[in-house]
Amino acid sequence: MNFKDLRYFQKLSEKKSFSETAKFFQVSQPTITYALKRLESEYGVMLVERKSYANSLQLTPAGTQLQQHIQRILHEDQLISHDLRRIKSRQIKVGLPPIITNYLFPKVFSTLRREKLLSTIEPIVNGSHKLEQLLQTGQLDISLLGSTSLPQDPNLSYQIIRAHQFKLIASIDHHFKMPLNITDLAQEDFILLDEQSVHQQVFQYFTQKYQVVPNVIYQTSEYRLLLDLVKQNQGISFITETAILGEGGIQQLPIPNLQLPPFYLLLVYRNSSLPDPQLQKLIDIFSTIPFL
Amino acid sequence: MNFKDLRYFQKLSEKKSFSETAKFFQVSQPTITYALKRLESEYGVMLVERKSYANSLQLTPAGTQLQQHIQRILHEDQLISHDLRRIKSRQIKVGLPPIITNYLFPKVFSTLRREKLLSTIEPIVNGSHKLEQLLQTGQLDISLLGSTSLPQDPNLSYQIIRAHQFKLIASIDHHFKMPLNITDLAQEDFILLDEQSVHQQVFQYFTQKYQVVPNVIYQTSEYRLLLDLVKQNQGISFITETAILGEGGIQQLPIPNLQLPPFYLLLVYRNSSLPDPQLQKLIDIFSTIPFL
DNA sequence: TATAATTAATAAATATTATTTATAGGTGTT
DNA sequence: AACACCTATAAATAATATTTATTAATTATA
Repeated sequence: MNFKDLRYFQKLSEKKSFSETAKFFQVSQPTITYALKRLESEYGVMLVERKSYANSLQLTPAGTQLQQHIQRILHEDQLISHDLRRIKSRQIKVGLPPIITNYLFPKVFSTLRREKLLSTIEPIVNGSHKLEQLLQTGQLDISLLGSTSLPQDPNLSYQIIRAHQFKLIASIDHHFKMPLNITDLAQEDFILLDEQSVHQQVFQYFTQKYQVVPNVIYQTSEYRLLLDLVKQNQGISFITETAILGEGGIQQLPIPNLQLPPFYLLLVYRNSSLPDPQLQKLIDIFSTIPFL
Repeated sequence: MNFKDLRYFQKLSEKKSFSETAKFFQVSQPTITYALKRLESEYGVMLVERKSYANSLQLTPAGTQLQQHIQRILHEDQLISHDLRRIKSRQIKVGLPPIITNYLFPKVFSTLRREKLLSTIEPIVNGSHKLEQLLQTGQLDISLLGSTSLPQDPNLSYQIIRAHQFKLIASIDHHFKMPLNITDLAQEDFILLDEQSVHQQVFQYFTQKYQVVPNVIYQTSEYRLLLDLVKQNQGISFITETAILGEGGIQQLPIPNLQLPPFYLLLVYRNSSLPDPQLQKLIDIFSTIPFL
């Protein structure tokens, strides 16, 4: 069997046309016919129903079955390319969500420097959601992620680095009469992280659960901007404590009996990429970050 | 890229010898050399360290990495063969553990007959543990399984058909003074299912948890034999209720506060084999067994 | 230490396999 | 009925894999 034939078949079952498939691969039409013939004779089953006119092509059950397996094989083939490219270039593509990176990186910087790993890290800065996708397709080798749940993908391994909490925050210049009540929040202006972030979903969950209708005046993807606006007392906000630990000018609002999901700081990587000793070292360093 | 090259590489990394690998595939030695060269030039990385003498061959990290992916690809390739053979032959290999089969089969027999599925079923009778293995390697298409836990393999889907309980049983001729106590069981002779069965583990868990040291006089893999011996009052036993529902001559021993795991009757199948409509129908029938 | 035995790499020849070109035979559309 | 569009087939050609024959390197052993 032949990878080319698999690719041809995959495209054929997508395009449902021999000639279109041929055009796609810039080969002649009989190439596709013969490729299919090879597959069919190898397995001794018809894979597509041919009726020799436009858009009539349909996969047989056997074809559908094969198609599913091909999908996996070609995915694995992609991962080979990504993994070997990483090992060859000695560059590790590391997914870095801003909030988590700014919190964790200072804690490992000197270790990374000592181990001469700084130059091997190719940073890919993006939101956790996007980063997880890139990880699955092999476009990332490893990623820090912020998440309220643990990865379910069986191809991904992970380490929990911290379990943080979501906080309501305000400028220290903003004075409240304590004890604060959840219903008091309806009076406040909110500045939030936008829809690219998990924060949005958790905030929605929170407002629905506690029946608060908040006044959201501004949303941004830049958490530093958000913190600055909060410090200026333009509004209050809702964010993981990760973002504000060691941050001046901001107060946390203690609200009794507030039930929220945790915010995990995770180190996630494909378990099939473990043989790389460089990557291994990086995992070790990140998964043993000192509590400081 | 080429499946042959992958197979050559896999064997090479196992045998650590070009000439041995060549011998294995009945090809000449340069064939293997060239296959490796193709892979190395395709990915632009050295895959093995050559020191051009015996047993010195070692995979580079890149080679180890590739090897892992190859493993998966070739496994998937095996599944293709199995799945297409099934669809072609219109024969579904069904794993059947005796106890569960005898309990469930009568409930679906007439439906299977009506749907003309009886002849498409190729029964593979074996213990649940073995059957799960066969399922993973693609040697089975679908299986009934008895288990105290739910399958974790991400490639397997399952339906819970029943959640049964483990029971202590005895002949109806065996008289006890009620209420029975767990410690009373130390006085009794036990006939048990042997190590091929989950029963063994659960029974051990049970004896340890409740600090009973039972007198096991006989073990067998044949549960019908076990039931007959119990009926003859040769000893008491420990078995899922699945085995004794509708069975005369046997009493269940009610023991207060007995905490045991459930015994799930499961229908398990590879989720990649769903496109087969025959198999689909079979799943439907088994997953909607009437409560009777 | 020379020599035989074993291993892998290379070059050139050969065998095998994939692809193209040219063409024929369907099927729906106008 | 003529046309446009599709897929299949045969034969020729191109590309690729494998073999044969040989060399170079390494170890075992006499």
